[in-house]
Amino acid sequence: MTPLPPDLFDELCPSSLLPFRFGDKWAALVLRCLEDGPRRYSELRVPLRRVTPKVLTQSLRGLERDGFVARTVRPGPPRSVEYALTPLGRSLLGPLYAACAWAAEHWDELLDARDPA
Amino acid sequence: MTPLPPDLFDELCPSSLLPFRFGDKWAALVLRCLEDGPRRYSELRVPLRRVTPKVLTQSLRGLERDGFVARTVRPGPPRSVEYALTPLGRSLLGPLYAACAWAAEHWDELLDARDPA
DNA sequence: CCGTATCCATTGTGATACTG
DNA sequence: CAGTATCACAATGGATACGG
Repeated sequence: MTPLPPDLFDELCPSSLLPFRFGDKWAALVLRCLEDGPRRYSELRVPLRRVTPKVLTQSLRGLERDGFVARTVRPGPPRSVEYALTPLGRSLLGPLYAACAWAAEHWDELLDARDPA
Repeated sequence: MTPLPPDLFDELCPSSLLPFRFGDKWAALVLRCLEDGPRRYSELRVPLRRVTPKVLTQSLRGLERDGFVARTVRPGPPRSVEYALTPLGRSLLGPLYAACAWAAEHWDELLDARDPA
């Protein structure tokens, strides 16, 4: 049983640990929507219909700022805006899938833990 | 380029996607503190010295409720309380490490994206 | 079509101080 | 030793409505 390092915080700040924790509830879902290629704003709203435009935009801006997603405006009219994964964003899909696989595998246990019905 | 499913939300709700997103900033760090064996409350406060007792307790209660961590009181005096990973909690370490590895590998890109100095 | 503006409820974070 | 009590503050998350 190895002793804990004296200051794990300096070694691993919380934000460094979790790029998954974009501070954003929808970010991961948006990434998965983009995995097969670029999508337009309105295309994203369909599968994510529970999210309001404001919140979707918030998510997209965050992902753009962090370099996971690229935004391209194609002038119109009618104009369209495409969102696509950057290489960085695509590289995150691996760990993200690992997380999803884990969740799927342990879904029952998670439910039981929260609500031992 | 496959079309998006009509309702990705029904298929993958946000909370299902991210067990990482405990809704808690310190949870992942706590799990890592426990990876080598049970720890007492005061032992956890050392490496995580930036977190106040209230917040650490909050984190631990959340992890306990979700079945990641088990709390054991050993009566005293002086009494001690040990926190340990459950099998479920331990199983989460795999994906968690994958995320950490990804973050380490792409750390420079992340910094550049946020602050293109 | 692709968002923005407002407003509000809720939750997360934290400092500080105190207790069985 | 292992927490709790209080208070305060910031940041989401979301509903609704409007704009270029």
